[in-house]
Amino acid sequence: MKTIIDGLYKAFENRVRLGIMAALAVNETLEFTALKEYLDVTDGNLASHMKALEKEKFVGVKKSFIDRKPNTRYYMTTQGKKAFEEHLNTLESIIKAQK
Amino acid sequence: MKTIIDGLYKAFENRVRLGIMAALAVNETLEFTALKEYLDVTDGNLASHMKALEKEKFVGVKKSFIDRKPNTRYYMTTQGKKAFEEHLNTLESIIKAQK
DNA sequence: TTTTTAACTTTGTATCTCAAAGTGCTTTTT
DNA sequence: AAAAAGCACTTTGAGATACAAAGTTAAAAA
Repeated sequence: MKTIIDGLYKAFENRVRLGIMAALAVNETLEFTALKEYLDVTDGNLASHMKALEKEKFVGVKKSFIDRKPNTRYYMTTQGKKAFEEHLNTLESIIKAQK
Repeated sequence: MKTIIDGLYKAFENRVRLGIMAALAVNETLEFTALKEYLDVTDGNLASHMKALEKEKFVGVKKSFIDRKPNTRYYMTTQGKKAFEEHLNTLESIIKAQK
């Protein structure tokens, strides 16, 4: 049976991961530290959420050295964009149904 | 620090509970069985989610007998309406930021 | 009296979430 | 050269969560 909540992705239910995706949707790439500050989470927590999203292939990572310091940047994959869009559309339809 | 995800309620993060609230927001009251079918969940699972929402005082329950059968109806409390609205507004602002 | 329906409650497993602490690598400071 | 600091993890461990399945209760129907 198809319900109103079927278009929701388990991976985006968590508030931190929702925040990560929302941030990555409007920024080509984002640095680890920027996300960490933006969402106000510990580095360990962010790392584990990022790993979960990477595992699902919703985000990708680019590691380099900038100014001789390690730099980790994340970006959304095409798959991630598609999935997140569907998730948001589902949320939107839930919201719209309220008005 | 205040982040974009601060207006989200832990109680509404779960897809089933989000569905329950969305359904209750547009129906004065809903019966246990209706909700169960609408969301396609087991009775035990629904009962525990309802209990969680009741505990938070976001929904109330009215038990009676209709046609000599036990009937359980749920409704949103004022508190629940307010909280859910804030949750949806936060989601909406996240969605809007994407466009 | 047995079965059925409604609405739970209990049980048990698996998963999730998070902070805190520990790690490895590199650069900066002393 | 040694120590400290920064970045980005990884590990650990505790507590919370989610779910199906099975068991329970109470009333009604067969």
